[in-house]
Amino acid sequence: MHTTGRNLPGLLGEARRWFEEALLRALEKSGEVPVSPPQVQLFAVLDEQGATVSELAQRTGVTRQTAHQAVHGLVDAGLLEQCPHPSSARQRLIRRTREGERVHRRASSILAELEERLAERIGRRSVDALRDALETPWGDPPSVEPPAE
Amino acid sequence: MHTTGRNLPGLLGEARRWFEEALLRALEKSGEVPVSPPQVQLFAVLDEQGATVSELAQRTGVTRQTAHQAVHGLVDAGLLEQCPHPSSARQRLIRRTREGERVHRRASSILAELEERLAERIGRRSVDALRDALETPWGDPPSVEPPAE
DNA sequence: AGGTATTTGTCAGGTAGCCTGACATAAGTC
DNA sequence: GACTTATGTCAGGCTACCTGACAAATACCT
Repeated sequence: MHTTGRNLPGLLGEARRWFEEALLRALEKSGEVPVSPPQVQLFAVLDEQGATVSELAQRTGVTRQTAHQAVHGLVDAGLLEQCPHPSSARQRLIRRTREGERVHRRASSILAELEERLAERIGRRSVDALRDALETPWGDPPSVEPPAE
Repeated sequence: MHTTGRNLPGLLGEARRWFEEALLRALEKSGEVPVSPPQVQLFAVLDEQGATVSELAQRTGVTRQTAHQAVHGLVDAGLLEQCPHPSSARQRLIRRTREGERVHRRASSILAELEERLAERIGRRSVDALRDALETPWGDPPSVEPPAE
């Protein structure tokens, strides 16, 4: 079943789905509160010191409104909390709750485990090469001119 | 702006978006009939000899119904056609029209161009290593047990 | 042959994620 | 103090995807 056909975006998408599905499934199986894919992504880009909704929107590449609703869901789930921002009253700082910390650690360890599984199949070297290639700052997509027929 | 934070699925998604956005943008700029992301993906997994809707659904990892509507859109756009299947009357063979062939060649050349741009930045070796790592048959996501706390 | 189960394509309806538009509130700027 | 900007939030709409249902063609099984 040669799913896509050797084109890079297809392969990238397939690999991403492999990780994401396994992660969601493992979290669900370990009895955690259910989270959606966009919530996971938002959760992943939040660091220790917290961030505002606008920052999170930028990091995940969606609008503030979209980020807002993902945050809202995670707050309802008890994984995030909004506290007043120390330096400005019009911002609210989004941080993980204690429960959120726990789930975050668990998710990280699942991801590490998955990477280990991958290394068993294609070799540690290949996994490192994969990381290396992917860690280039992608930036905005370039503008290419296709050959005029 | 460290968009995600070094986790593999995030990096994979970012890379994929880079390709896809550039492709869509280039197609649009060269005046082709507008196509949506899912349509592009479906278009990409269709080979020369054609396929049925069910096959396409399997390859893209969506349901028949979803694949059906993507096909429908591409038929309306004049890029695909449905012909009676030679071996069975309950199947319909989906193939590219002549116009579809043209667009497909153009898309392929844009993708090649993008890969070239990438090679200029991270080196041909890295791009090859990326392909290599991604071409592993991913299969179904594994079931992992996170360490109990 | 004939009846039943399966496969395939299709339609209808619903849900989720993302978007744009609009607006209130809080800061900075003159 | 008036004006502009930034941030958070609500409302409405679009698109991709899903499940459920069904007709038609085929395969299977006595």
